[in-house]
Amino acid sequence: MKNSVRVRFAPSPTGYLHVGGARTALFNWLFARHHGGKLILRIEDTDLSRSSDEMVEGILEGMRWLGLAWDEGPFFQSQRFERYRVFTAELLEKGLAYRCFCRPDSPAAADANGEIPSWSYDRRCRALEPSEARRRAEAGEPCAARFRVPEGKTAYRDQVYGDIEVENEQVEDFVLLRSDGMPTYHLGVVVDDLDMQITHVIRGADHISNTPKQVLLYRAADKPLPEFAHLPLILGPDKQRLSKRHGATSVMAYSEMGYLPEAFFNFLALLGWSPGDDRELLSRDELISLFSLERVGKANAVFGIDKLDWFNSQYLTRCDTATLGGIVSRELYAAGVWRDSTEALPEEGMHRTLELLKPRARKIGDFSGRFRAFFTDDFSYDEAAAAKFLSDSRLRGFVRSLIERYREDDQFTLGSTEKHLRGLAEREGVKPALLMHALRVGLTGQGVAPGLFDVMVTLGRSRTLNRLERLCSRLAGKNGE
RNA sequence: GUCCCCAUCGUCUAGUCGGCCUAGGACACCGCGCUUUCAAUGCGGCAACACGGGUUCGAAUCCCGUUGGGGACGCCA
Repeated sequence: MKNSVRVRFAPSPTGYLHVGGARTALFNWLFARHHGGKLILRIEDTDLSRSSDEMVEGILEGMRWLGLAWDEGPFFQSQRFERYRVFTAELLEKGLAYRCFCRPDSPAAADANGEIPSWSYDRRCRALEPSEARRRAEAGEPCAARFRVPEGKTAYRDQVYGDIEVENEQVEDFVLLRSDGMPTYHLGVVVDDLDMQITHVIRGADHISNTPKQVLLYRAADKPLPEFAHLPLILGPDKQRLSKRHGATSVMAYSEMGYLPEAFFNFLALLGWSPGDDRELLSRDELISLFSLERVGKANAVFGIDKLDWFNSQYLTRCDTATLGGIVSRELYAAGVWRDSTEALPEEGMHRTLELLKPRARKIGDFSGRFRAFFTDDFSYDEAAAAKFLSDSRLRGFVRSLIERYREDDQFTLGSTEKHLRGLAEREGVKPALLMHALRVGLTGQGVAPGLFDVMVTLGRSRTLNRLERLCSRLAGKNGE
């Protein structure tokens, strides 16, 4: 089995698994599975200060949630320093790299308010006599190792973007090993990809400009290049790079909001890739067999939450009650009322409610908001929405009579509440629909909610009464009574 | 600023190396139907080849330029 595909996902643990990282991981995973290859997980934690175990765990958690299992690793760069040192020593030996004694921050820092940081290392240490430089280094003078960028141009073929070429003059003599002995990103990536026999480097397009440096390193090491494939970036609605500013940026935040991993997975797969036909709702297996780098697009994609919501609703209406119950219970636990509500209802009633909610759950946002309104008392009454259906005074009259009725009624079931409501509306010559709309808004504070009777029964008699009374007094207050 | 990349409906995109595109699908939005319950569902509608030059019998598809957007320019990754 030679030439088998080996790809890697190599996040740096400086933050949780974010949307862009997840998409990169996802594409790598799909590619590996499609080709029956391996996905290696590598943690690029060479930046001592910015990395933490907590972040590593956060990334693993995100990957597990999405169901992206890796085959090898996680490997940590922080445990491979010796490899980087040896690699660099060889380049130093061959004169392909040189020691630099400049202070880490000498010419650059200046650019205070200038938004355009631009300077390139002036290569002043390039001319140092190797033996002299070595002597100084051995004498204890701190120094970094820089790559000696040759003349000419550097080109590589990208599986997505095609041929990319740059003049080497545009590439500075980048640092390989910092003065504290830590490897830089470029060094780590190349050494690791080589050691781990990575065949395809699939990563974000923000690395396109970095790739020539790495290509130069492969050449210096006299090793063949892996295939490179850069993925278009995912942007926020304002076409700017996705950031906290755009709301949730961590994958797990979506889990907490109630998005199903299958939905998120499906949505992400279609960001920057498409099967080529009109299919959108695709299972993992379908995605695996359909995926190919040729079909990855080049233009950056905006992360549109509306479409994600749609995918979520599609999966939500298809998922089983247990899964749905899991989501619901999270919400209810958060509201601290789960136990309360289950006790209030016979088990079958609860299940029935969940069943009924299933096809109606559209956006998870509404969905969870709905439940909050259901089981807690901090719902807010949307007067404008209710007024669309019935005038306040009219509505108040109904609410009054409902309260009276329910005070006596100990039979609070789906059938009886519906029967009663319809009867009431008819006697008063009002379309039942109007009353039901108005009550839905009044009871849940939501414009979109499950069926009214489900709401009432699920709330239970006392809660319903409670809310009806509050609604009534609001209406009264409004009429200045 | 320098270099690299990108450019089809508001958004995700299809458009296999020019003709079958009077540009297709999905989300969102609007309308209608179904349900004497919003939603969901069904049907329909609105809506794009950034601009300007070429090349060609013929260009969304090829070339050049302009504009716009993104990325990279660290002893961050």
